[in-house]
Amino acid sequence: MAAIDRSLVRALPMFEKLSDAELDRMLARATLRRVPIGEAVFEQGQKATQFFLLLHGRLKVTQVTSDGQQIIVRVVHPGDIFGFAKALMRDDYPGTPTAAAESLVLCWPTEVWGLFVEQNPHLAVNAMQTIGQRLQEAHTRIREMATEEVERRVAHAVLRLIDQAGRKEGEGIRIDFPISRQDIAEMTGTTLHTVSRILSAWEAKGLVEGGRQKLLVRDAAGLATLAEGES
Amino acid sequence: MAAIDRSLVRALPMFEKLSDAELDRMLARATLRRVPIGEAVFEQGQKATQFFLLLHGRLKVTQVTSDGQQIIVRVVHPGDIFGFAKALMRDDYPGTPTAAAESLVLCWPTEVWGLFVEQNPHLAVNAMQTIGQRLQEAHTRIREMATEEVERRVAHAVLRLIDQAGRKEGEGIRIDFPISRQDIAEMTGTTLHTVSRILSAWEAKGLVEGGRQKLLVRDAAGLATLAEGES
DNA sequence: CAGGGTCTTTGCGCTGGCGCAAGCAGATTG
DNA sequence: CAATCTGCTTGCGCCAGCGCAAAGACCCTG
Repeated sequence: MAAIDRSLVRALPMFEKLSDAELDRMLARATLRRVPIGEAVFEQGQKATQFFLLLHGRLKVTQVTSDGQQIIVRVVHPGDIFGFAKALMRDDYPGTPTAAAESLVLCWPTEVWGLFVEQNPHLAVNAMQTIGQRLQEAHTRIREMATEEVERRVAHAVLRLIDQAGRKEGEGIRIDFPISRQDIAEMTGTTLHTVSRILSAWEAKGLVEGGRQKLLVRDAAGLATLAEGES
Repeated sequence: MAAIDRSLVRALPMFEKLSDAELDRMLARATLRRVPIGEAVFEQGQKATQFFLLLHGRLKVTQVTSDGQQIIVRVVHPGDIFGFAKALMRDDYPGTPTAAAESLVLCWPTEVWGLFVEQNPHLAVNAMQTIGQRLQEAHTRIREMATEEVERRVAHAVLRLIDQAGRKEGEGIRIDFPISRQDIAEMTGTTLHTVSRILSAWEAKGLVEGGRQKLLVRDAAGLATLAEGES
């Protein structure tokens, strides 16, 4: 794929230790794919034939329960690798990553993983750290869901979002991709109704500013206070 | 440590590919530690100086929130490695593993991890799979907490326990270590009162048989039905 | 075997947040 | 500029599960 932007890849911590030659060898095996909004990179349950790196855009990873309920497991940000189920000894994908914004994805066949890791131990170590961090996040979320009430959970979720995907805008921080009340509900284990009510209350207090699939945080510190429970 | 039982270690999938010489070299760096009931192997927040392998017994890993609430993150079973925070780029331990039953633990200094991995790539791959599985479990648990009501969550937790630590006993399966209602509550994000009520109801239906820090599942299939929501 | 500690059970009242339902507001399309 | 579609807001009633409280039941110790 001639069109792959090397500088984008080069900037990632995951690849910074690779030589130019090694990088080229990796990119030679990759394909580039554009994912329009609403489209899935792959589907939950599908056989894992590739693993991926998000170059640009934003993906929501969802899981569906047997009875049709949906939750958002995590958000994939540019620079994250995802869908490397094979490395974890699964042969199907555990979730569905859907583009929340127009996205650009680098794809490798799963067989390449072994080669990569052999040729460059950094990659394995790095991947392990990545998974380790995700595990941490997951445990944090479990703890929140077990001990905190809805408003605090939503506060935490929003803070995490502006941390991972915030862009300064005027007198606040904007979440830099389209996100609905429904999405936030699926991230915090509640309903869109409750999220809507909470955001309305926050707006009245001047903490945030809402909008259709938009959210601007005006007072991050205030939100943080709320999240820590000193309401 | 002359007392280390090689056959115990040898049986673990984690080490089965190692040669006797390699195994000996690893064991030479290890120390053995007995952990009585109620004692912690290390404390949450402590600097990570060692990583561990549980040879025998059972550990509950807990996390405490800033406001003093406690949850059980997972249960460590014989053969599991734990406390390898350093490998995940943390320098403190994220939780506290406490002995639920008299336990036997193999301890290595963190510096050894790098050596192990270099000398034997299997170990790294294996460790990654382990973390991958834990991540999966964590996501499953998040999904359950977000979408299921308490009774089903408790059912799932109990099924997981008899799967990981079940021992046949007469006409049922016993959870093979002391576990209180409080523990189950901390695993499912509810209160010991609610757990007690649920177990009482199940006992009335003949699904389980309770007792002080004891639980015997009489009808696993029935529980599974309940867990899947076809109540 | 008496006494105290720990774990468990159960009743009761309260409430956070869910479910339903109706109406509203921005975007998008012909 | 209708018409429509999708996402957001809000009111209302209800109930699962929590918190409190008090009373067993089991276990260990002296």
